[in-house]
Amino acid sequence: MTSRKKEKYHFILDAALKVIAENGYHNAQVSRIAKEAGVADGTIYLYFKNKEDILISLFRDRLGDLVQLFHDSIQETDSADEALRKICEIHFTQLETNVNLAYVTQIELRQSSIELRKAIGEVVKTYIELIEKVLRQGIDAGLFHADLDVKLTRLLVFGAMDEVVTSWLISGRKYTLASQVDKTVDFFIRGLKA
Amino acid sequence: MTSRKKEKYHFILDAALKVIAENGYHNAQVSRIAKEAGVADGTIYLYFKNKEDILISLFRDRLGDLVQLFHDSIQETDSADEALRKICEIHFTQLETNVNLAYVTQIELRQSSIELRKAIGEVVKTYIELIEKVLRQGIDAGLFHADLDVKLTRLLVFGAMDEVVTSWLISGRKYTLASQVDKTVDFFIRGLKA
Amino acid sequence: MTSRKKEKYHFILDAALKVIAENGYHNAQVSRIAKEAGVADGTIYLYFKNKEDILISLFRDRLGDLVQLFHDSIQETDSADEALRKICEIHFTQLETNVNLAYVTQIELRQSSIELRKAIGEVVKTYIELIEKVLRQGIDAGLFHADLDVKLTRLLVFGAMDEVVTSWLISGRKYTLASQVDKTVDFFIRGLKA
Amino acid sequence: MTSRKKEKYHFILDAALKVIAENGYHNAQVSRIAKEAGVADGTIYLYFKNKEDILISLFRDRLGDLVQLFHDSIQETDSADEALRKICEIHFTQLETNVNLAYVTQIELRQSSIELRKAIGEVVKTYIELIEKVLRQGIDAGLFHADLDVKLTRLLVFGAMDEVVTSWLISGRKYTLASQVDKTVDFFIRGLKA
DNA sequence: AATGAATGAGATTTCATTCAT
DNA sequence: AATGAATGAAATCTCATTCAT
Repeated sequence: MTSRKKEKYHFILDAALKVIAENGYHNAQVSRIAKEAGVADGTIYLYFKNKEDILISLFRDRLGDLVQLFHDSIQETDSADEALRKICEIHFTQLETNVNLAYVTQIELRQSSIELRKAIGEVVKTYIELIEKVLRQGIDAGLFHADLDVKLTRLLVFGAMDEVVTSWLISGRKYTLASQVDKTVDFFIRGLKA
Repeated sequence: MTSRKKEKYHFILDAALKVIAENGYHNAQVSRIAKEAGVADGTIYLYFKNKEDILISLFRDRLGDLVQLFHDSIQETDSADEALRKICEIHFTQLETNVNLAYVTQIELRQSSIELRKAIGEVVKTYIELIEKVLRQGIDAGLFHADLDVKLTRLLVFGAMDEVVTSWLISGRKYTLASQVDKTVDFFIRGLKA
Repeated sequence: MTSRKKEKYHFILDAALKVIAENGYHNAQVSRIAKEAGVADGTIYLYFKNKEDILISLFRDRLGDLVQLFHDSIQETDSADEALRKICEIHFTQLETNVNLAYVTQIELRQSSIELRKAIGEVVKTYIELIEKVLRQGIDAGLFHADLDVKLTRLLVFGAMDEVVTSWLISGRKYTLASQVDKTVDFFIRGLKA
Repeated sequence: MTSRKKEKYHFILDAALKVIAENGYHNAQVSRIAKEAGVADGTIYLYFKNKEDILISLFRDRLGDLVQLFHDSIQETDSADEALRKICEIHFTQLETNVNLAYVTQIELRQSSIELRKAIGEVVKTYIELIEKVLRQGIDAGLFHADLDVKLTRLLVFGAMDEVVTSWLISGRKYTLASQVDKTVDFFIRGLKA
């Protein structure tokens, strides 16, 4: 893709994010996204295979960045518990900073169907595997319980954080997510400690 | 309602559950549900206001029963940790027993919108408040950490269990949910202990 | 028909008149009429062939009475101009007295279809022929223009009165119809005079 | 609108007029109109908000032209009685020339409801006000009766003409409307003369 | 590369009528 | 005679996608 093309590609993703966040998934018509992006309806199809492809791309693009952030951040940490804290901190603060993204990923895109949810699943899987990796490190370092079921625990950790974010959104964001990091991680650490 | 009417009402809900589970939410046309229930399309509308009303009723009816189960069960327990174990056990085994219900509530009905999601929200809220109640009991009994944030922790507990069920379904139910109860509850208890 | 049957027959017609007047033709469902009449839906079909038959019967029954009134009244008059005045007076005052009937015949029933409109046409035809008869009497008595086209003029007279009633209804009945009789008849008489 | 768009807009209105005239209001499905217009069903909705909007537009478009004709024609007349004659002549000959239009406006569109009837009411009101204007001119010129009630008389005149047209249609158009103009106007003039 | 007018499949819901009780 | 639960046909409108320009 030329840089011009790249530009329009991102315009469309930005537009999709905004339109879905503002109007909800069921009112995010392709024509609306096109209008918001400042292109013709047909132009969308020069960059994306179909509507679902927009959403999948949006998800991959934005959450991919996020997962990369996780990877980068835990490189810099020494201990598993610090890594876990870092993960939770990024998870919460990034979504708090990008409310549209939070809203779209936690609420709206879950209404979508098969293909998209597979794509979501894949991105989430990467993230969950990252959590698993940290858990293993913690066990290996003797920090976490030796007979922890990592396949299960990674779900418990992810599910717990995911629910906190969703609940925060639904409640109308009356408090900060950042303020929930310490208490959340403390609960995890205690649950995991050797 | 006469008993005959009640009967048909439940036939339709049963049919809806089966059709959604088998065909997915977006292929659960009213006519399909009617056919499965053995009634005419129009008959549906003698029992339900509209399509969404079927789903809301389905949710209320089936999950309401479940929440009642939770309430009843923890009456019989003495300690908060036993209550928590009971909750997780019922949560997992009930959904394991009713796979269609699990599939529909965890995967399919989340695609629906506004009214239904409000209804889902209300049932889930009742459940989450039940968890909170157990947490408070544990704190009062000196069993759980005194400075636990119950509003946060109830989300962590619910979110963790919810994710385990969803993941089990998506994975194709290759293991039993019942086998995950102990490990899950142990994680919670350790995280909560005073 | 027994007297009991007759009674229920008229209950249903009364109910139909009321329901149409209050809810409009398109919201006058058979079930609503049945409820208003205090009978079951199915009972309607013991007295009427179908929905249209209710409306036709309603029209025949009520407007038939009216046409009879016209006939009776002009028997008592000596001159054609007096007969014409009488006709207009009855036309206006009867509909002013029975607003529901006026509303239903002038506004609502005109929305109906073929069969009903044929029936309306027949009743109206009787009335128009009555007007024609009066016109002929006037001509024969040397009171009205000798070369009047009676087939045309009866329409002019009926159409003019009909429009006055409809307009009065649509305007919200802000004035009395009775007050329009003299001016209306004067216009006719001048137009007809030899 | 480009000229191409305008063209299709009028194709659809033409089709609607034809379909309603041939099949009656209740059998004038959107799909039938679309087929007659040679466009896809969905295309209709690029030009009209909904089905009622087609009918309202049809009425406004066609009857608006007619009312304009009335306005133009009476500009050229000197006396009120000539103006009245011109109005009746146009009224009768235009509808005689456009039988479909006559049929649709006199018979079919009166079956429709609320919005459409409001729109009809507005167009008719303009016409009735035009008649009133002519009546006033006649009074001012000393041609018509000084104490004429113009608000009433305009209805008598319009109602009379309207009934003649409707009756002519229902009768199966066995005579010409044009042949009724003189006799109709003579009746009016005699009724109005000072 | 870009446009945007045109396409057309597809599903919910209403309500007059029936018929077993 | 009366009931009223059940029937099922039928039509509007939306919106993702295409393709001629």
